[in-house]
Amino acid sequence: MEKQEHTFLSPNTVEESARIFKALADPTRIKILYLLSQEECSVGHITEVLNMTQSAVSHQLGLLRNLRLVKYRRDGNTFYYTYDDEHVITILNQVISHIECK
Amino acid sequence: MEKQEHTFLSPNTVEESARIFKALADPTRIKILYLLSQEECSVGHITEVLNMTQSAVSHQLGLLRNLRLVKYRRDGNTFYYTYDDEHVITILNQVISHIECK
DNA sequence: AATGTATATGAACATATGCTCATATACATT
DNA sequence: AATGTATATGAGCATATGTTCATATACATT
Repeated sequence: MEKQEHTFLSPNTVEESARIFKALADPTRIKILYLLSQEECSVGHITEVLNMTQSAVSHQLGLLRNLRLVKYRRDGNTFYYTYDDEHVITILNQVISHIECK
Repeated sequence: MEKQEHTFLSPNTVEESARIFKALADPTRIKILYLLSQEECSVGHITEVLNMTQSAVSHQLGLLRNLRLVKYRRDGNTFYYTYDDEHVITILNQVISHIECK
């Protein structure tokens, strides 16, 4: 039996992929990103909609910010978040569609 | 400012999405699934290619099996694994392409 | 039957993760 | 300046995760 040729992933590609999937591998972050995929949201609004503590939401937003998946603008005391990675939103929506179409 | 209408995700959709993303949120599993996306592989082959212990690989395969992302056939003492969720492979490849095209 | 081979599995352990609680920060209002 | 408001941040904690080590399992070979 002949050995087939393979493509190998570079370590960097593997790590980067894992980082993206890790970002999406949590119910809270999925809900946040799904909300932001529909409209700009303040932290307070997200907190209300998800029915979570302000701190928990803010920590997750910080994480998404570090990964450059979201960005924000400030208006007085209010911080408005939007998504910042179109491709990740696309992937999220694809997975959601896949599940809902079952 | 008028409130916009939103779509909400059902708890089940959120949980299912998180489960899929969690499955992909680990370098070892990404490498295994990428290998399997190219060809059927025995456990021993995966172990060699990834340069990991047999046990570590087997544990991860068990996890992927539980999630119905891979299946296997037996031939004597050798277990040959293949992927079992086309859609998850598609998602994986999309993320990989996205990263490599940067 | 005894030994060898390939893989699975359970326990243990170190690290990562996601939350809470308390507090800091920065701007707004009085 | 003092107080209020919205958000960020650090410490601590419980749980989840990924690996190793030892061993079990199931089939093959002698």
